[in-house]
Amino acid sequence: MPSNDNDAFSQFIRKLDQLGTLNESDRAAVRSLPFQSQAVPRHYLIVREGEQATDCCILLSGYACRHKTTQSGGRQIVSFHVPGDILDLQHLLLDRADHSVQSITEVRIAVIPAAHIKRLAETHPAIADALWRDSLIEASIFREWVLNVGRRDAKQRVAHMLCEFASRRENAGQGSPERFEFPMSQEQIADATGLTPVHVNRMLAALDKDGVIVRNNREVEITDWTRMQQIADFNPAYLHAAA
Amino acid sequence: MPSNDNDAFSQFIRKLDQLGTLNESDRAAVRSLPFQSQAVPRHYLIVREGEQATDCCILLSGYACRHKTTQSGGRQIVSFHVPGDILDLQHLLLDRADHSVQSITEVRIAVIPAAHIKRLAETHPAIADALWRDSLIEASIFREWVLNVGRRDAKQRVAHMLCEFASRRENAGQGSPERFEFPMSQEQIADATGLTPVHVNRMLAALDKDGVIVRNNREVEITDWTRMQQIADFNPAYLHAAA
DNA sequence: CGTAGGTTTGACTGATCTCAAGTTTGGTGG
DNA sequence: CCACCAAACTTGAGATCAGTCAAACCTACG
Repeated sequence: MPSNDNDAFSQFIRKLDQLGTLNESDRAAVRSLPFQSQAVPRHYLIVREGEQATDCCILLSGYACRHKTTQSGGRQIVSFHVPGDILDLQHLLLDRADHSVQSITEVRIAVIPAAHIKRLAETHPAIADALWRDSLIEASIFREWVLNVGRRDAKQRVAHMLCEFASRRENAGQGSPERFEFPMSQEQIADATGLTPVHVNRMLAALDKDGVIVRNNREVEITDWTRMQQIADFNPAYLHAAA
Repeated sequence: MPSNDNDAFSQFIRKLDQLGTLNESDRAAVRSLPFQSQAVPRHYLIVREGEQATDCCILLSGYACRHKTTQSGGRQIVSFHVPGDILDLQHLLLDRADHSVQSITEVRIAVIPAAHIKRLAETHPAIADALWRDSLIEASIFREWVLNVGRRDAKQRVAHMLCEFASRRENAGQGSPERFEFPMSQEQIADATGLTPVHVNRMLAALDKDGVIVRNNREVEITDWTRMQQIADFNPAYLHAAA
């Protein structure tokens, strides 16, 4: 496997380090995990809802999301993911995937048998702690999404999503939250916010007109981060990021 | 403390037993946890958003919920809880509460210092597993709520909520899912589904007219469980309940 | 260039909200 | 046992935010 995969794997260690206090032996144990690196094209279904899954994936590069669908075909994205994120930690302890995981962009993932991560957690309490903490933070983000979709109006929802994306990107060391390539189509934003693509388009235009963002194809610049957070009702406390 | 608290505590052990495989020593360790039993009136705030929390609460009897609010005062209930549930496992590993916990009915809780539960988990891997599994199931429920609020129409949302309540009640050994006392006011249902109380009222009336439920004050009878599940688009897989 | 996927815009529709007025229920005190 | 009160529930009419449908316009890419 190419050396830059190991570099990328260090993204994961970086994240664990943010989540708890690892010592050198912990880090070494993570580094020695057997894994298979895999390149995945955009829009590819990595995990299918209902499947029995025995692997865990770590996102090395690119962006991914998880989604669920209603009987009538409505699609709801329930979270998006940045490099370093574990895409399906839940397969450590739950049998069947209750949702699908899909790449947004081209993506590089490390596939690790769940059993290995489980053993790692059993032998390294600090890692177990970090992983558990990660599950709890994820849950907190889901709660915020319930609030976002349930009680904010369309403009706020879209703005909130942009704020979260900008923040999490930054926390993952992917650069400034004020100017970045936004990888999702307006249809995907719609699926994440419980809106229609047409209305998302209008809300983006409204934010643009408000002077808080400037769009250039898929590049977004947040020109007034303070006002943007106000409009979005965004308070990053729920991300429980290291200070 | 009255003896029925210990009985009620066994509700929690029952739940852990459903979540994993405990041996007698595990159970004994749980039973010997120091805890303070507390009676709480209805509508009481047990945990306040933003607070630093060092205790975990277990719900012994009655119903509770968690909620978040927007800047503009919109309130969103993000989950409800049945006896045996741990109300704030997250305080084991996260500093500040990102949401509030409130009793719905009169409630009896066991308050346990988080540190004790943490130590219990460290010394009893089976319990750590069960607790972690519980966190993951909670996260799955949040994902379903995002879908519910984001992509289902008003009637489906209300129906789905009733189905989940009925199922979780039953899983917690609180009796038949086909006829039960429903503890939430229509305003609380509204806050859980992202609707207004007025519209919840109309949707309940519609479900009644459809012949799938019969209401009698706060008592609900689901007269056609199969059709109710269809209307609600309810598939209990996401609850990851023991078969 | 031609095509496909994505974005933008306009006109119309409709589900849900808002406001406001009753009605029922349950608890409390006389 | 009844009268009263607050809280919760119900119903109606009108307003509005977001959805639908449909067409036109970009942009990247083969």
